[in-house]
Amino acid sequence: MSNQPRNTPCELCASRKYSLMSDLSHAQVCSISDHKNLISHRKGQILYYESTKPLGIFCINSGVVKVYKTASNGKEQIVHLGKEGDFLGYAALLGEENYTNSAMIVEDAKICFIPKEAFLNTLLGNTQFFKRVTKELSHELGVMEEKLTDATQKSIRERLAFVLIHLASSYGIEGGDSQKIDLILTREEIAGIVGTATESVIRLLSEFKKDGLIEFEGKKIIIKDKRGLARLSDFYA
Amino acid sequence: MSNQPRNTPCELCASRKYSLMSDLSHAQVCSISDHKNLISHRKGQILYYESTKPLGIFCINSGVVKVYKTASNGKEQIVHLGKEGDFLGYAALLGEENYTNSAMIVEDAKICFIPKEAFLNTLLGNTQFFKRVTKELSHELGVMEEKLTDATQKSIRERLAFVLIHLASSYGIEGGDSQKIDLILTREEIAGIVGTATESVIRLLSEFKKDGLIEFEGKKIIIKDKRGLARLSDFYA
DNA sequence: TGTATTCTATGATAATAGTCAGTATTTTTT
DNA sequence: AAAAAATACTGACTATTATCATAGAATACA
Repeated sequence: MSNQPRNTPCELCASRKYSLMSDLSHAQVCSISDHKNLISHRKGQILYYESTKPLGIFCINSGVVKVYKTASNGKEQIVHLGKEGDFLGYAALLGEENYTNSAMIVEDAKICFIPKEAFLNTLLGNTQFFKRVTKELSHELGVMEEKLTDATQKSIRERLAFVLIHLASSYGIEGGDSQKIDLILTREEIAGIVGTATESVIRLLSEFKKDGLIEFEGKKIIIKDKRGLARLSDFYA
Repeated sequence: MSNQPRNTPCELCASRKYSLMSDLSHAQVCSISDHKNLISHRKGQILYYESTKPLGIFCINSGVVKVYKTASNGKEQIVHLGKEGDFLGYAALLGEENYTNSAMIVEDAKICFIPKEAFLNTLLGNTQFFKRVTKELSHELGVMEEKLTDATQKSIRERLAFVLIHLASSYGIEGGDSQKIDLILTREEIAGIVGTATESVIRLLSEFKKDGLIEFEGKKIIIKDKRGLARLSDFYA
């Protein structure tokens, strides 16, 4: 909206090139841009709640968002960590159902809200964009099936090692032979990603540290031996 | 193909009304129908293998198909049981990647193969159909996230009870106060759905039987106490 | 029809991971 | 700066579930 000076238009947004919107024509980007609304969010704020009605989608300009389900025992299962360029909430919109998960800011974020109509109109008016979104959706389904298989067939140790490697590949900053995961997560949140109890994560992380696989730097984790973790994370590999 | 007398055209196919194709116009159904190919499959036959290239999609006319991933320990995680009217393999096609899972016939089946081009052309030529497919994909993603959450946060007993209830709702035939699951699965396959060891399923099923929740009739399972199972399957409910 | 193979079942044991309780440490709030 | 709250950690214990071994039953097959 032109009367909001802090609201960078999508066509100038640096994170667009990483996003589903990278395929859109200039006119289409502008059409979305004219309807979107940028909001800043602090850590802990909720973007949307499970079982509520989606009114649009969210596009992450900066920051990190956890997408999670709350199990019947009260624990959180984190199904996705969204970062710069990621779209959130489009599955509920396209599935024409209420949100099946919730989203909370993990690291201070700038997030654009694109109203349902603007998004759907652009989608239906641009087959290429529609295909791109559907491609992403299909890919996510495959990823989720993989996670399910890992959850039922691998040990917590293997899964934690795997999660660390993945966090490093998404949020890692190189430092010689080691890699720092540049994202602060509580032990409880890591447990939510792995799908285990907080205490198990704490114990395993200190085991990994004792074995020289990782180190701690403040609240951040440094991967010291990626190969060692990779070996731990799978039966072969 | 008109020279194959046994190949019922889609426009006359009884399972179409349950399928994603229920929205298509007559012309579009015929366009798909003209390119499809009906094949009979016996139990145990493979429809496609994980990591191979999809050449089209499968539409189940009759029978049951298990869609599964093979974990690194060799065990199967069944991610979906497909039945009459279900489309299989479209996620890989739309995700433009190789199959991320495999599909095997569980109960003798008649399955139509629709070549990639015919499917994609119809999809891109009919926004309504495209939307319908995307809706299904989005829904499946939500279902998979739910399964992941259950896998990490619920006990095997709870999950097995839940699986039995779901099998009953998909394959159940009513019989007074009880419901027969009209589908033969081995204990190993049930374990593959639940995500556990075969022995655990065997033990729990006989526990359920001892507790009057289920009974066996040949290789089929009869739900005697659905409420009891439902109570077992969740912390509340 | 006999044989091989697969499937179901059961017991014993071990490993894994969860829960509970209590304490230390860090962070946030007032 | 003190108090409160949240987070991290540790130990003890328990429950759950996997694994291994073995045997019987059912099914396929040749």
